[in-house]
Amino acid sequence: MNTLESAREKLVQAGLKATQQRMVILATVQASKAHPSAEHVHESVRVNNPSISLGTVYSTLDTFVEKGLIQMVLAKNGIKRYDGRLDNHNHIHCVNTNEILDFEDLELNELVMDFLRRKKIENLDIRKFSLHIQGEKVDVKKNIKIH
Amino acid sequence: MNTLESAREKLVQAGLKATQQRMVILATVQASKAHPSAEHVHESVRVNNPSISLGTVYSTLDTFVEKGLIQMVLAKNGIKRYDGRLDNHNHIHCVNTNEILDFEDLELNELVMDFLRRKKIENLDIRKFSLHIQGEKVDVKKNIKIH
DNA sequence: TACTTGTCAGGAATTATTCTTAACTAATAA
DNA sequence: TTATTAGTTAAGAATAATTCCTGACAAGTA
Repeated sequence: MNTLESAREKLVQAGLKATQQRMVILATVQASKAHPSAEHVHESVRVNNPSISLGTVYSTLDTFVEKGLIQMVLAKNGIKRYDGRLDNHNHIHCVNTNEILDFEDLELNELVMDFLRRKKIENLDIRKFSLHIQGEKVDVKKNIKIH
Repeated sequence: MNTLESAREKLVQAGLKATQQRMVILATVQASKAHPSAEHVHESVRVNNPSISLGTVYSTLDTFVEKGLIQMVLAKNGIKRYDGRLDNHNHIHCVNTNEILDFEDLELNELVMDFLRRKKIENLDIRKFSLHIQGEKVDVKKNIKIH
């Protein structure tokens, strides 16, 4: 199925007008596994849509996060990066390569949710949680693999 | 015991010259529970040491993080904040007030460490991990309490 | 049609952070 | 002591990510 069409549906569902810019930006973020920054998204969309401005990319990403269409992740240098995945998942931050990897694990989620249920936190409405694992790639050329 | 003197000791132990600026900045971060930003640290130290420049605060905090004397935490707006606590602990980020709270829990640490031991992650040297809990204060005027 | 609202490109403005430079300090060597 | 060196700092300029502003345009409505 066409990713642009799927983006259109999601936009409409979220109550947003499905403009060309929005469809392209949403499809780009959702297709990427690299947790791109706004700048990076701009570079990507520019290839086929050279008129989309950086400002539009910024404000559109903002809107998407607000509407819950994508998530924002912070790199350790403070730069905002975006994640098309919406499920509760965790991230591995690689100190030497600045990579951010998704790390999904149902068991871990259960573990933490169970913990948080027991540990009553008063006066706080928990929205989400995620485990941030910070580490260093042993071999920079190889990928990180989770078993 | 004098916090400045304790700061001096830590600086020397870390192999850094114990200058007035460094002592004051280290003592300030370690005394604060608010996870101050560089700007905020600058405001604090200025009160008694008006000549310390913002640039010095930035580079000194950098040095401290590098030497492991303090930790850096990112607020959800991407601003760098600093934490005098060195033990493995977690953070609660309050979306509506921008507060960052420490959240230490040995049981949780054990839980996660145990999990990570079982889950082999290949080609990654884990440096640290922390659980980020994002939520909204129910009553903004009251504190968050953990039981 | 006229009116309203929302969206966008382009560029200016802002802000956290880093960089540069020259002055200063402390430690060491002559 | 004086000279030398390396390290530290204040001040302000420069940078880079992000936000703001404005006028043009588009779509939807009466």
